[in-house]
Amino acid sequence: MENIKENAELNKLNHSCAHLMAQAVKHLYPNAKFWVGPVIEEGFYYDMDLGDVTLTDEDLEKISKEMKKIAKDGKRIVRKELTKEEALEMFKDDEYKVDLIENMPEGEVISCYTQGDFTDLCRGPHVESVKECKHFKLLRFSGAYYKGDANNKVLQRVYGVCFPTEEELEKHLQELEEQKERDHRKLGKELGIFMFSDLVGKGLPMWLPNGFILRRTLVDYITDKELAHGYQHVMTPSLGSVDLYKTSGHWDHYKEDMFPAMQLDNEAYVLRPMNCPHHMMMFKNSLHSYRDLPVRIAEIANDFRYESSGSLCGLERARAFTQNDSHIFCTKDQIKEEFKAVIDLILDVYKDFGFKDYRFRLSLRDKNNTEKYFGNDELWEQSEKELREVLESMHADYYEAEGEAAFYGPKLDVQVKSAIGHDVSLSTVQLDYQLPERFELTYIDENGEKQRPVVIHRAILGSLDRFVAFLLEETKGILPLWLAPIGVNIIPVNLEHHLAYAKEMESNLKKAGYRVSLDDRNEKLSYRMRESVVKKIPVTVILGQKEVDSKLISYRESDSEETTTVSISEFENYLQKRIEEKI
RNA sequence: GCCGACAUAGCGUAACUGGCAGCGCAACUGACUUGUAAUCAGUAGGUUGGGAGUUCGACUCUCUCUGUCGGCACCA
Repeated sequence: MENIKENAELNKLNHSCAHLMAQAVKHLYPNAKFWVGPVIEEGFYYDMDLGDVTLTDEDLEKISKEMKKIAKDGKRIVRKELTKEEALEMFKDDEYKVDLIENMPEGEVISCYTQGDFTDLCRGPHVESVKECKHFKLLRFSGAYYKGDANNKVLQRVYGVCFPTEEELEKHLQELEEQKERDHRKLGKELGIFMFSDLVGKGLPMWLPNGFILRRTLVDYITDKELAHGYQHVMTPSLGSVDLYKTSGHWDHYKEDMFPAMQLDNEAYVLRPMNCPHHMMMFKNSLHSYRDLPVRIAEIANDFRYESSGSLCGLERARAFTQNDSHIFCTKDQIKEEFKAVIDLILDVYKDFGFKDYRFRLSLRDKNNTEKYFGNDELWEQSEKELREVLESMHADYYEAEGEAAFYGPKLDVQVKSAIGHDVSLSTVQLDYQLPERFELTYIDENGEKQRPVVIHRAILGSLDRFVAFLLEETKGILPLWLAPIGVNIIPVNLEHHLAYAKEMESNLKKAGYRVSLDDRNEKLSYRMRESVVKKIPVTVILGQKEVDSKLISYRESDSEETTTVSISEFENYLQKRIEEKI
């Protein structure tokens, strides 16, 4: 999908279209006041104060019509430069623009753009004339907090997108429709992966039989991978005392996002939102020599977070989820090596799944709001520097994001885009000097002295739930053979004559460890073939008289219309090869 | 949590301004006995998300609760 913000021409066009929209809104709602109207990856939006008016679909239609009218009129867009005083005078009736102007740095050139009867404060650049903005679509509208602060007033935000030609616009809109088709919530329902129930509670996914197979396969995969990389797996309870979280600091920093404490007699427990404190106690359970480090404790762990109702999104953001979590306890000298090993593991895993579209984000603290974080400036500077150095040494492509760090340390997140455009973290690696301190963790160094270890928190698949959401969207639900809940579907051509052979094949393949189904319903071959394709089963086997006579197998792959006929051993080799190559 | 929209059978949907809740797929029954994306016929399936109100009469209007969707805010 074209990134409109990054494309200079489209950026200019969309920015001009935002002005065109503002002009149309001003015609229809003379009291309208305007905040900002930037270009974004998906097009543009404009935040507006329309007084008591809240927009409806019909209003959007009306605004659209007015925009077309203005565009047809084809007024030129003229730039004018102003002094701060002139600007303040010009926009004196609009407190939003006055706010913008007052916050502009001294000496900056202030400019405005005029098109017909409408003038807007703007840095530019713009297209020559409004007639260039004919091929647009207003996509949606919503409320948006003024200055992004939930304590402020809600402005009306309208999103749109503009292209130079009608064809390009149509193509873009069609792509948006296609993206909706691979939304994991839709695929998950169609493929019987998971469900939700109002009565069970919102944000609480339930994994259906197909989904459970998928999960189990993923758990087996990552557990084996971790074992090979020196991780030790453990299991700890999904509950912890409030004191545990007071010790870790989560009670102070994270209470709002936890399900409230369960108070009984003089005990209090919470459903755990993360597993770090449990793992800290597990490390503390025994004495550690420097020779034992790093200790890598891993767990497939259920966690619970009271996510705000508006942020829930299928498996992408749920209130109950399963982390593929680990805590690595190491010496300061081992940080870089361990950090690098984790990144290598992430890259290795992504390769197995064929993920290519992801970005590394170095998540740093917000330097203007340091009270949110534990630890002193020096330690933060040092940790951030360490992570940066690892990334540089690996020649990794990454970007930095202030204010995205954990309260206990900076982290490296792997960001992906969901089908509907949400930017979400899949994997994460976090550096932490704080929890070892708070839990008073120690190891014995080569001089027999007690030392503080460092902790690296990491999740490779992140949460299994979110991982499956992304996996479904990336594959459009066409899972590779090793992951598909049903790998092979067998269709006998004629039940009377070919069912016995089909059953024999089913039994053989099941014994060989494949997930096989047999469609022995009394339906036409073409009907059963269609079902097999619609269910996105990777391999469909067709067995008729030809196969029975020759003792061969005919199969078709989910993305192909060709049939291949091979011997039984050749077929098993073929399946084995696909499993090994994870395709 | 905030702004807005939406909620009809397992799934996808229809019912103009209030007047007998319909269709397709799936399910079930029967016929057909099939060579690569939907064989034909029939049957059953609904307190129209829950509750309250207005009305002779509510899927339709009002209130409220719950959930979903689109954004915003949040995201250790």
